[in-house]
Amino acid sequence: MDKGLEKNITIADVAEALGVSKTTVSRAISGKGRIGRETRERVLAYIEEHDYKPNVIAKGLAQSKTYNICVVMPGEYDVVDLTFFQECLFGIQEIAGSMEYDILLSICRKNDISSLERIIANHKVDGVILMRTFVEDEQIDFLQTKNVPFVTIGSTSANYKGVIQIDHNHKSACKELTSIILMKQMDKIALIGGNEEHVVTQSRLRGFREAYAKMGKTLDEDLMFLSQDNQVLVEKAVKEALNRQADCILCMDDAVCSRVLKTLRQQHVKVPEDVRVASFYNSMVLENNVPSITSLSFDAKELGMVACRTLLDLTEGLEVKERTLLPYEVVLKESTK
Amino acid sequence: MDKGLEKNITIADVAEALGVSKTTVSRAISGKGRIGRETRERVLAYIEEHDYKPNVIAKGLAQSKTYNICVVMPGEYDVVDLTFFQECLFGIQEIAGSMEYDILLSICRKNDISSLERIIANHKVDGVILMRTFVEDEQIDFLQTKNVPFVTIGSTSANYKGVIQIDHNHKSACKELTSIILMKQMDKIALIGGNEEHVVTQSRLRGFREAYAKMGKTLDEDLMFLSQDNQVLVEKAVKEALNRQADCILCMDDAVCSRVLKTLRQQHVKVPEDVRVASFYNSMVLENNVPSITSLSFDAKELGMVACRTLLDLTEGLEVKERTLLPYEVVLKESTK
DNA sequence: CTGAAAGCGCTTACAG
DNA sequence: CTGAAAGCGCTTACAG
Repeated sequence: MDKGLEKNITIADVAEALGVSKTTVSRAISGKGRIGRETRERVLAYIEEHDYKPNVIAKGLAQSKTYNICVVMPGEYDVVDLTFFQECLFGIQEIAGSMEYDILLSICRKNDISSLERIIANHKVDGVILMRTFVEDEQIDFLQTKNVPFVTIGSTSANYKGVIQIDHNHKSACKELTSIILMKQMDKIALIGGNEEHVVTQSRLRGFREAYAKMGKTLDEDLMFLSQDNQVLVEKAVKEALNRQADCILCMDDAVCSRVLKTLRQQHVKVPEDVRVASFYNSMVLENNVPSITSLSFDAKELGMVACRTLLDLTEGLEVKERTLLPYEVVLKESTK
Repeated sequence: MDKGLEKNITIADVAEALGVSKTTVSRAISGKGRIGRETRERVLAYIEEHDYKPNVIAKGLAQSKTYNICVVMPGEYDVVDLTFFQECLFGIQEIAGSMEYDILLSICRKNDISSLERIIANHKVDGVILMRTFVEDEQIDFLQTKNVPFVTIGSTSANYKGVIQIDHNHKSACKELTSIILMKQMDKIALIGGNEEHVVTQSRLRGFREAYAKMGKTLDEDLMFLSQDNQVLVEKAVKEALNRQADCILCMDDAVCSRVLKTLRQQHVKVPEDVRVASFYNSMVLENNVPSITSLSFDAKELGMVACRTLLDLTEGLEVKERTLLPYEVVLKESTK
């Protein structure tokens, strides 16, 4: 029946050993409240020597805090999304750890947020980071009615007011990449796109359209293939695009892009000789492709770091910006030569 | 300065509202201790109606438990590993959630386990699941000296005694796949292999060798390329293997396999016409490859579920098996036709 | 500058 | 069957 965990030394033990009160020990550790320099140093020395670590749980209970944040990860995903989430997590963990916070993981499917609900009901966290949002988002509804501090990675639909969002500037990025391609005299651009329920898809689409407007060109709606979210649909779209003589295929994300490339390979269509290809996202999956793929470049870890820092500020009651947009790079490679 | 979280209803509130003691309320909820049926039902009804949820943190403090488990995820990984970790996580979360436990995530690099150390020092979890182990493993050393209950996903080196391990039967699986290939009259098998510091690599190697022994064939050490853990090394190994007329390339994991396939593509070597290919692991990355790749098939989610269940038993002081081996399948596809 | 005491929201012997 | 009280390990007014 032994739990295995050693009986731990508590604040009472060090107080007794030093002949001071628990209050004093607590003050020495937290640095709050007046305390004599000498006393504080004695306490600190003892703590150091005996390797005392405060019980964060108890501390949290006394302060009505948990020193945990929840990050919710989508339960449905494409392989290529995974590296993005992972990178974000690295960033979040780096900041959280440095502030003595830990990460509670919640996996939520679009129609099942029970894991998140339980965590909130159980008072296990001080705030939440949403790694993906939908145009209609149950998670946001829930968190807002429960009044839980949260931030989203990626932008949220305009339906939601007052949501703190940390995102890359997808619209500008897509606009810039599209513009560059248009400038290269590829006029027949086929756009093959991801899940329209993801807010980011909308931003990308907007950037794409704005590029056309800016360049004074009109886009061919027959070359727009949205919501092609599986291999079969992508294959059909690619064939259709080729039939219509598209000279460039723009992929709205890397899941789409890897499917497009696969289809082209099967069809023995050469990139960039027969058709150019570019992606509105960047990922490790495409990193090693032959030929290398023109794409945007975003720093997902940075996104995680900023999101975490913002959430922590928020839980402390600090003022935070509603929308933070991080920069991007356009990376031109062989696939659009 | 508003924390945002509503003031929550506590056990004291419901006790007062019902004119009973906190003890009684507590008993009604936990089901422990004697309590009148009618009283219990009154309490339960009130709780239900007012949507009272016990504060798990406080409960944990009183019981010296946290209702959290830590899962440590490797900080260095190949893209193809990610789906494995993700699947495991799904399994872990499913079981943990059903037992009202949550997952605290720790990301550890081989030489930096500070995140895990902090979580343990802070008493934040009741036990730990290690998602990857090394032949020399700091994490295990640490957890053992701290006397923290833990289980590993994957086997651990024989250097460590008494470690609870949940694994697929890699050795048998590799032995079986290798045997099948040998039976198909491919005698010149090139083995291109992953990180030798991972315990699983050793198991795979053993299975490979045993297959040769069983079939009464001698293996060609010149066709064994171990620790080829980047694109450059894999390329060299593939070329060397082709030079030596290998008729099948066996990849020790999918990271290697995707690199091998890439190299073969670049060299315009056809699979399976010019050389056969098979992998000692299965992943979503290879799922869509053309041609389809012969590989082993393991259920990572199941692994996570069993690991979590075992850890929970362990923290409760129940007897658990030191080593649990889950079954596998051999999936023959076009690449070894 | 320091300490006794109450409190965070639960559980659990102990007594009745 | 039920309750008063002590305890889990901290923090924090309040008083001195």
